Amino acid sequence: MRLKDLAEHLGLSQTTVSRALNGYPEVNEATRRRVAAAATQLGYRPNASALRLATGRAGAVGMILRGSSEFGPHTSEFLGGLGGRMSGEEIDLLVSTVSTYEEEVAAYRRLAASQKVDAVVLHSPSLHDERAELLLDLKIPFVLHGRTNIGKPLAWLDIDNTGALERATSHLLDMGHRRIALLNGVKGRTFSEHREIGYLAALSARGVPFDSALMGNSVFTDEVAFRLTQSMLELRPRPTAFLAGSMMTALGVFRAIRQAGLELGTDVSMIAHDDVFPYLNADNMYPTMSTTRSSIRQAGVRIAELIVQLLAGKPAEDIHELWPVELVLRQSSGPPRL
Amino acid sequence: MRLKDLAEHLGLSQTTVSRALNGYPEVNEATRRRVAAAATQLGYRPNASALRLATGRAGAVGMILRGSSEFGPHTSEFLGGLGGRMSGEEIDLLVSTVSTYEEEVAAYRRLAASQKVDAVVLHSPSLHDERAELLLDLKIPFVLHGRTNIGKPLAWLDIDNTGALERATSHLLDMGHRRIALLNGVKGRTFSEHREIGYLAALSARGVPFDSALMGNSVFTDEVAFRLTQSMLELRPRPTAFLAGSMMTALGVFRAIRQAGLELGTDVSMIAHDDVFPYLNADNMYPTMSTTRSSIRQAGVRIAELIVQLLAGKPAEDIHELWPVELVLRQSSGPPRL
DNA sequence: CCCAAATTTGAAATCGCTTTGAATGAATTT
DNA sequence: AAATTCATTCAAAGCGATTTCAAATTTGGG
Repeated sequence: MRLKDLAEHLGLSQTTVSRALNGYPEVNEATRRRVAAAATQLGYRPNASALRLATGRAGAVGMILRGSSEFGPHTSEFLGGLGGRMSGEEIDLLVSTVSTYEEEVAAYRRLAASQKVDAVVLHSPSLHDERAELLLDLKIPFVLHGRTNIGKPLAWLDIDNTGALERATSHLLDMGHRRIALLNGVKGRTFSEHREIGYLAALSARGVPFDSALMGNSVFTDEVAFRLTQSMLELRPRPTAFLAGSMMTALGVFRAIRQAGLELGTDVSMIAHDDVFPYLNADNMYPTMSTTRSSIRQAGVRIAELIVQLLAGKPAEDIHELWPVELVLRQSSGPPRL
Repeated sequence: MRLKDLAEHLGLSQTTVSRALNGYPEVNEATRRRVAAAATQLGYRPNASALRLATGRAGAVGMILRGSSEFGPHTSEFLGGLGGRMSGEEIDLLVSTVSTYEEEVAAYRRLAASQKVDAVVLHSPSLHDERAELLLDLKIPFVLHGRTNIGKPLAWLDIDNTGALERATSHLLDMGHRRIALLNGVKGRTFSEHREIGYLAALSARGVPFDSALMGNSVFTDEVAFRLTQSMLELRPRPTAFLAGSMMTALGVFRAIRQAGLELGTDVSMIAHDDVFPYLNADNMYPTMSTTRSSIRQAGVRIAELIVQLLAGKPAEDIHELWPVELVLRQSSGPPRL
């Protein structure tokens, strides 16, 4: 069913039908209704490629994911929020996976040259992210999930990682903890660096010296966290509290604590960062988990909205959002055992 | 940079340039090289929409995900495999999220009518899946991840869930377990039913009666598994072994076992189904986890290949793959404590 | 050296839509 | 009643590729 067929069926020109369907004012209200009725009845939908070619809009936003390592639960939650909101705008989500940085660059160039997308979502940036520069060069609109400093204005949405870690660390210090371990994300990522800043700021505000043996940088997996925690628990004096970078990390830390014959919440404390996974609820853990919380899905939803604004012409330098992070105290954190 | 520009730059017609780039035989080898060189140098890439309109091929496959509930770790692993392989074929992945069945149906109709995709991947089918019938009606090619019985031939790839559960259950029975709990997926899904069949077959082969209190149907999340296991552990006589539907489930079961003061691998056994998540390795758990294993990522990769075959004209009825599932015994399963 | 065949190139049609600019007819002014 | 406006409608020109069909150029055989 093409526009032409629909037009012939109605005894109208393609022009009129097209206008009727797209809500142009210069079409008679009666014909508009007639057209709309026929369209739904016959199940007419414009051919996407033709529409895109004619309008110049791709009707899609792209997101490039780096290989298996990054396609974890965080990404899927984020994508869920982004895609859900996007579909309300009739915008598709084009997902590509790459395994190397070179491939990623090539993928962006391809997207730009073939005009497959109107915008992209850039995520997991480093402090000085070259991909952001590339996208500016390629003149392809984008919203960054996170922050980077490349000296040029760009649209971003981030959570206050520094503030979150500062509050969490301060809270533990206030309860008397002095040996606080930080299981942070991989080195170089902005969010990891920001968290480290918050952690260090809290320590130095109380005059507690930093011990590099208490800091680990790694991906957020159960497994790595388990091993890191295991070795940290062998230190003497042993850490009395852990700051876990994600709920996956928290699971690993938890296992290591149990394996060491210790009890979470009394022998050892933990505050984990919770991205709010529907299938891993801090409230339903045992003991319930103290967290710094910020829904990554909501971030996806909001970024979809920001993209719409960006495409509508809002200047990138006016699109900045820094979300506060809640500190939710539950059973897994308490004063250190003396 | 349009084809026209490139052609003018080279002093050739669009026709020749197009042919040169697309490997048609009737173009001089020297010009072909000249065109290719200019194209890479100037970074020319055909406009995706124009190309699609002209060829009638969408260059994309779609996948529709049901809301947050389904956008879990399984999906992201699968997508990683699918997308990775697909990008090698210059095929994009269009991901949509919906929250209700009605929305899903509407989404498929939209995809079909607007011709946004050349094929779709259907997943998590029920025993008699109406979506499969819809897709056949809409004449939109698809490969099913899983199986369904609608009396018509269709392309599918599935793992041998029945065989996996039969072997796992039999193994536990052979070691002397008589009270074996099954934490299965949601009722109605083909894979859940197949697993149940395998479980029941093993029981009845040994003349062990089925106890419905030992079977739970739910989504595969840590949390739900925790609660189900908790209540099952209160039964008397208590189950001595658990069959967990996924690694997420296994984490919940594990927590409940520990909380009950029991030890996994000695007091209680467990065999979990492992979809091979890179961030949750059965070998690195403590104790290491016995599993029925099949990589969901590999399934994604393979389905990408099957789609390519399907689009190349291979009949759907010739595209069937049933993958065996490995039983990997580790520390979490052993004879029951007497 | 000529003519037919093979090789190589190009002009124009096509894909299905949007949008410009013109045309039609009715309604309103003068 | 003629002149203007206004409200509707339509024919045709894009959008940027592929592809059909025809033309121009080489090549090869006699």
